[in-house]
Amino acid sequence: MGRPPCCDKSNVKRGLWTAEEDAKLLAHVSKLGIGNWTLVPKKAGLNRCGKSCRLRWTNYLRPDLKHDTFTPQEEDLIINLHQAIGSRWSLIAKQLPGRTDNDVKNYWNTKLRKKLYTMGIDPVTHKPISQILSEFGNISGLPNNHHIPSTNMISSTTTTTTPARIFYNNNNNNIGTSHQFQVMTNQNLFNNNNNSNVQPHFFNEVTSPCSSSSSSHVTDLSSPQVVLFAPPALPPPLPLPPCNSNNWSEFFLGDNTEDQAKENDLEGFLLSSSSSSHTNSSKLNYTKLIEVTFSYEFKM
DNA sequence: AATAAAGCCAACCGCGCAACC
DNA sequence: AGGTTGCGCGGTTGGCTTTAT
Repeated sequence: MGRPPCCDKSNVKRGLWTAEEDAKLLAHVSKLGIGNWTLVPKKAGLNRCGKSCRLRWTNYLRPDLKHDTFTPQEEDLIINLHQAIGSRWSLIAKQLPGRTDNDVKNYWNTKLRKKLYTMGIDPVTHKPISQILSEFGNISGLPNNHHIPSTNMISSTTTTTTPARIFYNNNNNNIGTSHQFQVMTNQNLFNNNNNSNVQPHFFNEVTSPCSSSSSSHVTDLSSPQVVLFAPPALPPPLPLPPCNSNNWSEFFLGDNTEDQAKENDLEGFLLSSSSSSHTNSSKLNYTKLIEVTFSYEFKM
C-alpha cells in the first residue's frame, strides 16, 4: 500500500555536492527535464536521495538563477514583503526573479535582520524597538519610563548612514507613506542641543514572542554607539498576522473555502505582480498586499 | 603566524498537505 | 477508508571562509 520509498537513506551520499555530481544532474535534467525526483538519482547515475537532487537543482543548478549579490531594490522588496506577510520565503522569492526561497531566507538571516536592528527596527514585527520596549513595559506592569528609553530613542551597536524606511498602514488611505529615521552617532547626539535630554540607553536583546530563530543568531545590543531618532509621533503600527505557519493557515483559512479562495487571490496577486524591475512598482505592490492582509485582520 | 570568533550559505530536517495505492 | 510517500515549505545546522585578536 502507498508509494514505494524514494531511496534507501542509509545508502545515499550526503553533504556538499561535487562538480561531477552537479554535471550529472545538470546533464540529466537538461536532457530529460524534471519528472519524478525519486527516479532522477538512478537515471542520472547519482548516489543521492531524490529530495537532495531536487534541492540542488532548485537552489543552485537551475539556469535561471542569479548568483550575484542582492540589489538595494531587492533588499527593499524583501523587507517590505516580510513586513507584510512574514517569513513566507517562497512567496517572497516569487517576487524576485532568479532568487530562491533559500537565497532570500539566508540573505534575510545574515544581512537584513542585522541591518534592521542597526536601524532600530525589530526585524520580526518591523516596529521600532523603542515601541516594543515601551509596550513590554506596559505588559509587565512597569511604568513606560522605567528603564525604558523614551519612545523616540533607540540604541544600536553599529554605525550606519542608511535611513530606515518603514511603511505604515494607518487605515486612512495613507498606505505607503514613509517615515525617515535619522541616524546619529553619539558624537552627533551630544553636539545636538535639541536632544540634550536624551541619554544613551543600554538594553539586552529584544526577543520577539514569535521568533523562531536559533540562538546562534542572537544580536547583542548591549553596547550602544548609535542612537536612532524616530519621528515623535509615530503612526499606528502595522497590525501583524500570527507568526507561525499554523496560525498563518488559520489566519487565511479562517472558517471555510471562501477564505481559501482569498488566499489564492493573494498568491495570484503576488504572482501577477512579479516583475524583474522593483523600483516603483514594488512599493505599490506592497501597499496593495497590506490592504489584502488587513481585510483578513479585521474580519477576525 | 596562530588561534578564536563571527559570518556566511549549502544542505539537511521535519512538518503539513496532496497524491497514490 | 486509511496508510504511506512525494513534494514543497520554513526552520535549523554543519562546516567552510573571513575577520579580529
